[in-house]
Amino acid sequence: MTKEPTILIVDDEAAIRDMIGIALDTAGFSSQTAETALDAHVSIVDSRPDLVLLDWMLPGGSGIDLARRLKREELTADIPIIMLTAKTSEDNKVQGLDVGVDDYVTKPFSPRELVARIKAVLRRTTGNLRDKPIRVFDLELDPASHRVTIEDHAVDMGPTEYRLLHFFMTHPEKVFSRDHIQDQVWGANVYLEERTVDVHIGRLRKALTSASKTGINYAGLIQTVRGAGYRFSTRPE
Amino acid sequence: MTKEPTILIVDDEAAIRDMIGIALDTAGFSSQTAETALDAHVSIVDSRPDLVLLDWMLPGGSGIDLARRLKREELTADIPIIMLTAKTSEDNKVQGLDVGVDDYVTKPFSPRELVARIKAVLRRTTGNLRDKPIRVFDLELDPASHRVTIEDHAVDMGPTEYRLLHFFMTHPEKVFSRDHIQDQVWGANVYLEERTVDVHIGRLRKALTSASKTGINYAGLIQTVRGAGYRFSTRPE
DNA sequence: TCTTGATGTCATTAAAATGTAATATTTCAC
DNA sequence: GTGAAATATTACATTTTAATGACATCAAGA
Repeated sequence: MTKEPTILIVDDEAAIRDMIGIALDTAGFSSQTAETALDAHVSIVDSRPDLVLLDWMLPGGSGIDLARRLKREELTADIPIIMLTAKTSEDNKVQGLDVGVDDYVTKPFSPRELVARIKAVLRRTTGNLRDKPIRVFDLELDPASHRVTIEDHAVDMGPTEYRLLHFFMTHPEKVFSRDHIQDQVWGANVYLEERTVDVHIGRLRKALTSASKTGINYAGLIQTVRGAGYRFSTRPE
Repeated sequence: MTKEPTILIVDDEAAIRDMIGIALDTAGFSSQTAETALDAHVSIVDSRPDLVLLDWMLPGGSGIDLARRLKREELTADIPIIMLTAKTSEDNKVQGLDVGVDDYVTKPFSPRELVARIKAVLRRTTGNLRDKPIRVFDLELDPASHRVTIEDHAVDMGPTEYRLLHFFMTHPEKVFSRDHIQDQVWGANVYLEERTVDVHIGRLRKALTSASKTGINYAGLIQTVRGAGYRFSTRPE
């Protein structure tokens, strides 16, 4: 998880918003809230959440209208929507799916069910198109199999080093400050000692070094830029 | 056939559902019904019918949407769909085929014709792809006989472990999160403890281990990817 | 009804990963 | 060269994660 997905909660009842917000936080999501359809729309256009939880019954323009609108506009059409509804009547369900809503959760629901549904929808929408392997010389990182190889031999490293390497390989030839690396690899709202990044860089370099049988120095791809941060580069320093 | 195929009938008119249901029963099929696109989707994800009979004209016109959605998602993409339609215009047929629907039946139809088409589609789809044995070294899983063998000796395992292994063998060299595995093996909208997957992985590994007489470690094919999930791979870790 | 096997959950154990602080080393300005 | 600043490395306590065994429950079959 390079970055936790952001979920926008749209509901006019504060109690519901809070409850869901807490559940999402616990599950490792980042959440925003909106009280009205208008606020929600602004917020969606503005910050493009990864998923919208939308209450069916909103004051001043129902949730269904917002859903229809979001799905109609190209800019927002690909943002998945899960509808929250107290109604169970068939009418609503049919209408909702018709609009292109991705799933339905009927109140009352358990936080656990909600989280499971959100994950399922996110997997369906974003997870499907998995990234292609990235290769630099004989160093290959394959996101699909979650594997790093050097000259076709597996490289052993921890999850954090994997994310770190993934970030570097997808952003080559650019310097990043330790702060920036923290944001990208650990996620925002995580506070760490600055030096912690150094330690993980060290671990990653070590893993790369000890995996190479030919003596090619793959650790050298991760370059220290004194006073600035680190850089992944195929060009020697 | 080990078990009569289950057909899901999706139509908003009770009369049609009943009529088709009776016809299918007579022909030796087992049938379920759904009235709306949403119900149908839930039912499909949940119980994975062998074929779906889908009315074109569902309220809200969502029949075609449902078909498109089912064919788009991996979990349901291989379930054959036969469209029921009162319209005969070429437009619809072209649209439907485009979506990936397997056949068309135009209302009014005779039960006999319907059954014939269903059988034809089932022959086409189940016979070929799904039933081919999958083999990795001396580990073989044969969907037709629902049997797993190692070096030609039967491997004893529970139904869940069988499905798990089947899923892994049909999706090699890819990591799957526990959540994802739950979706695929247990079905969506089933909510289990995350660790339950671990337990079944353990059982499957044990079954594979104790079945091997040669000392080849077949359990090693199921690899733990720390922080990510599990992976079925022929390459050593 | 009784038995058996399968299933899901939990507690325990084992192993790996993580973050931090302390220490060592390198780099660069002077 | 020397010293200050920056980075690298090491060691370690803590936390996280996975494996395993035990157990209660449930469903199917005898």
